[in-house]
Amino acid sequence: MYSPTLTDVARAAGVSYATADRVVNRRGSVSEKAMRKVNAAVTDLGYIRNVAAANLAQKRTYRFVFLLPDGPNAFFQTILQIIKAQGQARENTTLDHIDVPAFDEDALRTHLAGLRGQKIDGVAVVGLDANGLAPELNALQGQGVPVVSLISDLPHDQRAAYIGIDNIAAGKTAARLLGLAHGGQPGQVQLLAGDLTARDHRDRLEGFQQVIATDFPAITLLPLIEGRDDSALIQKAMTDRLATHPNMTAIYSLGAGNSGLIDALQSQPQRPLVAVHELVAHAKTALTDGLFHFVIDQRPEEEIDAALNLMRALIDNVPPPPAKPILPTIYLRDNLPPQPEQEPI
Amino acid sequence: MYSPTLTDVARAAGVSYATADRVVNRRGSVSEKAMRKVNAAVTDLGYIRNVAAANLAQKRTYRFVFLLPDGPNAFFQTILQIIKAQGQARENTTLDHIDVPAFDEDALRTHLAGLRGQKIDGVAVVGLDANGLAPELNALQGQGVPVVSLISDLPHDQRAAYIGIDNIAAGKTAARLLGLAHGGQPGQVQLLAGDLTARDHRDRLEGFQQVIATDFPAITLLPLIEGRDDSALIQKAMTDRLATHPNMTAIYSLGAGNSGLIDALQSQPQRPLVAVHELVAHAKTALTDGLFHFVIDQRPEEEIDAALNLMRALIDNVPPPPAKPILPTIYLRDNLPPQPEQEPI
DNA sequence: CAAAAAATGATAGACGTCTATCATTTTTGC
DNA sequence: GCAAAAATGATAGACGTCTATCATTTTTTG
Repeated sequence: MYSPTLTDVARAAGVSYATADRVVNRRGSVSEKAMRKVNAAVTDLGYIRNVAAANLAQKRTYRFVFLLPDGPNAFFQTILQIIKAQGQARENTTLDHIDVPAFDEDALRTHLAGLRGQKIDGVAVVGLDANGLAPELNALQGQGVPVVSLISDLPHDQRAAYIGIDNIAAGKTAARLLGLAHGGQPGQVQLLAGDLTARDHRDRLEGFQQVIATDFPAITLLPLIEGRDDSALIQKAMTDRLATHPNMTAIYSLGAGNSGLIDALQSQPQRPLVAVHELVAHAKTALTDGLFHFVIDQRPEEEIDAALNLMRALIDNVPPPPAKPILPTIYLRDNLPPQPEQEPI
Repeated sequence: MYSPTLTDVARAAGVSYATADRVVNRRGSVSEKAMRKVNAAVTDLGYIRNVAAANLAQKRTYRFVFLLPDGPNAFFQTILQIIKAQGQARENTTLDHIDVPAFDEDALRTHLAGLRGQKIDGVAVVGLDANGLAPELNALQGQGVPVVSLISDLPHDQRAAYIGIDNIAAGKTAARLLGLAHGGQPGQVQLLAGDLTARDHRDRLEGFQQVIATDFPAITLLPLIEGRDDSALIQKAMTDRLATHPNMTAIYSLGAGNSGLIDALQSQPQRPLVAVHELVAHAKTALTDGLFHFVIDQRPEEEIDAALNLMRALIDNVPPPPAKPILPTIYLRDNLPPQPEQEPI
């Protein structure tokens, strides 16, 4: 029950408080011998730094920057809301965000360059599967600023961690849900992607195809539509496709822009099974109305939370919290979260 | 960015630090007028007590007690693990747990009585839908110990809050999953409950029946089996039922003891769709093996976490954290959490 | 071996809150 | 208006850590 303090550690190690402090806070000017003695005492007594006291003394503040794709994408609007809320809720923490043109490597690079030299404690960026960002990413991390990728990954060696769902698993999940819902009968599934240069979209597609091929051989896939996450485009393409393929049994939309899909479906007498991603407002409504059947969500609240905790651990140089994976979550019309309440007083 | 301290508040209110402290910590001996001035200053400046500093000064420790049903129930074993882990992880917090015979009102009452007068900061109890516990529950809460119900509710007026999923929603979710998986064809679903005196089981049953009746009229329900959450009993009953009803298309097990169900299914050539509750080890295996199709989980980690946060807020007399609802979560074989890693070093 | 460099010790003040004590002022009751 | 009671003020010490400074000791170097 009793927690040893750094004073206890110093006593046990036979050194002064100052030396113990120099060791645990890596301030240098310590002999190897002293270092060993202190570290031994630390593990011996099971010393754990009292973060509350430390923060109190330091009046430490953190500044984290999020680089998010701009545009009318409802999902990223949600992400932004969550970031703002977290910025309010967290002590000693300011969260900034920068809008970056979506799917645009050059723009992203420019914005990353702009962060160099600024007083920042961490960067979270919605990644692109591109290699041209490496210099900027390395520069940031070289100056001690951790970079994590959020929602869509960067190349593995260019970021400290990826915070997001396993999109292959998400695609598989969608496939199994739709597959099972065919009840053993054959079917034709329409896939609707945003942009296959985005890693997350590719992964979802891959997972989906795998499961269908393996476990639901009676189901065939109609030619993929790339809707660029653009509602208008999607509406048009899907309306056409629905007209030409009256036997379509299901739709899996693995990107954004689903309000276009809703519009296309609404005028339809015969409605296929529909699975989409992200529980944004219009998806929730469509689920309630029976227009969508499954929504696969990545729990953005948890992602932001995990990203912040991780960046803090990285900049504080403490062991990061156990990475509990963020799993794709399935919503039906029956297990929807109730309306978020007003600000509690 | 700057957070006002209590000293700032005192200055703004035109009183001494001591008086401001008396007001915010409700120590009494303060005139109405001073109280008003201080409270005004608090809202004016947006003062929020620095919890880190407060805890540091107090060396406050918390002791919370969990009353859990005993027995070999894998789900409650999981709960227990989580409680132990949280007890390790949380600073200044000891978590105790007491095994109570399952579904036994008298035993529960006795154990609650044993807690009276003990130095406890909160009690979390897996509830029973019984009224005989009221005196003990009220006695505890009368002496300032908050009581929350966990997983299965107590009567509303006998506890401060309920932490658990909406079991009606869980039942509906199961119904829709199985219903959709019939692909529009008729079917016969077998329901398997533990004990219908348990509130959570009744709720799930009700939700399930509702959705089937409303949205899947082609599906009929076979007579309910009450398995008392006992694997052996369940294996026997289900083996019989499977033999007598070869046309069974699906099974919904809304209680525990599913290893018995697994045994019954294993010897079966033709396998119905299966939905069960709680992602315990054997359920996970059965899912991977294709024996189960859907597992509905209540995220026990989040529940324990929420229960602890809430009890702390209650005993500290601070506004409780916004109650983000705990939703039934659906697992397929494709979105299973990876093995929990070993203790990070 | 002396001078320079490196390592160590001692310690004070700060962070914001809580607890406690004691002196002083204001209000109440008769 | 006087005593008792209530309210208020002032302040010191503690919680565990960080930061900083300065004196002292030990080690290295030429």
